[in-house]
Amino acid sequence: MTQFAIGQLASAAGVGIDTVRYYERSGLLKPAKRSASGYRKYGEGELDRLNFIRRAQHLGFSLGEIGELLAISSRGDVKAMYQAAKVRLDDIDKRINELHRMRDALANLMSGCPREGMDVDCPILRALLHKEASQ
Amino acid sequence: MTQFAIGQLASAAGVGIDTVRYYERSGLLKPAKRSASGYRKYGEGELDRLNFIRRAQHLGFSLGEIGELLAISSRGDVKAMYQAAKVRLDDIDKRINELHRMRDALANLMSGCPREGMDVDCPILRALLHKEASQ
DNA sequence: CTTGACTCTGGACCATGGTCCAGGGTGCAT
DNA sequence: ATGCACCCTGGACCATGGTCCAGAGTCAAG
Repeated sequence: MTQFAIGQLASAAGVGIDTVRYYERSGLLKPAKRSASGYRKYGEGELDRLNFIRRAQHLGFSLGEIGELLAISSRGDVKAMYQAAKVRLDDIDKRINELHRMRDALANLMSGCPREGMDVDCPILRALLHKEASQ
Repeated sequence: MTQFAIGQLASAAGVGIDTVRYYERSGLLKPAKRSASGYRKYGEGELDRLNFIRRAQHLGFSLGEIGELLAISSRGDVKAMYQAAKVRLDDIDKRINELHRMRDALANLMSGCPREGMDVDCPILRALLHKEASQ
């Protein structure tokens, strides 16, 4: 049975030592076993858990949500898993839509901008300065 | 010449009183004139400035960037304005792309999920638990 | 003249996801 | 036995954009 010190675990998972301790503080990792001198000792299970966390982050889940995902996963609750993914997906869609709104508004203003010359000819400035141009 | 107290200015601009004071602290609004008793006094200029800030936020600019936009605007520097907009647009595009990556990965996993039954059949769980399924 | 609404200040606090620090103890190799 | 890398703790700090608080002063209406 392989045992890791915190630094080995952290570098195996590609995170910082402080991050591992932070996850423990936050309840994402349960308090580690300790050596006689108080050093944290980890096994493969904790590495798996850290990798789970990294992958879930990559899919856009917050650490809070990831805590729930870990519980869901340990129950093998497929339905709850799907629903959590749906919640995340819907939120991502909302954020994409909001960013698209900004993108389009900005691109639209930029397309009419002479890029030099007088400010009255710059739609970006006009939009920021006057209500009628901002919609 | 119309004069506002801070509460009137704030509600005219649709922001909180604390927000106005926060903007002053942050340098977005210059320190207001004061009445004999120390109350802040505002005019139309400050309302315009708050509206400028709100509109720029709506286009995705951070308060830090908005500070620069205000300076650019006061110089009527159309070229700098365009470039600031370009920086913002590129960043928005990056964020949209990242969110799309998440969205597609998540939607892809969800499409193969039975939504009930055993965990080995749920691609979401498999992706989080195992490297080979996470790409 | 009192009451209620408004304003002032400095500072703490919120969420998010860490990151860093000081001051000390431990483990191992030379 | 000494040096160096590693680990421990509690707490402060980062950015972002505010929000809230206590304790005090001010303004206007009745």
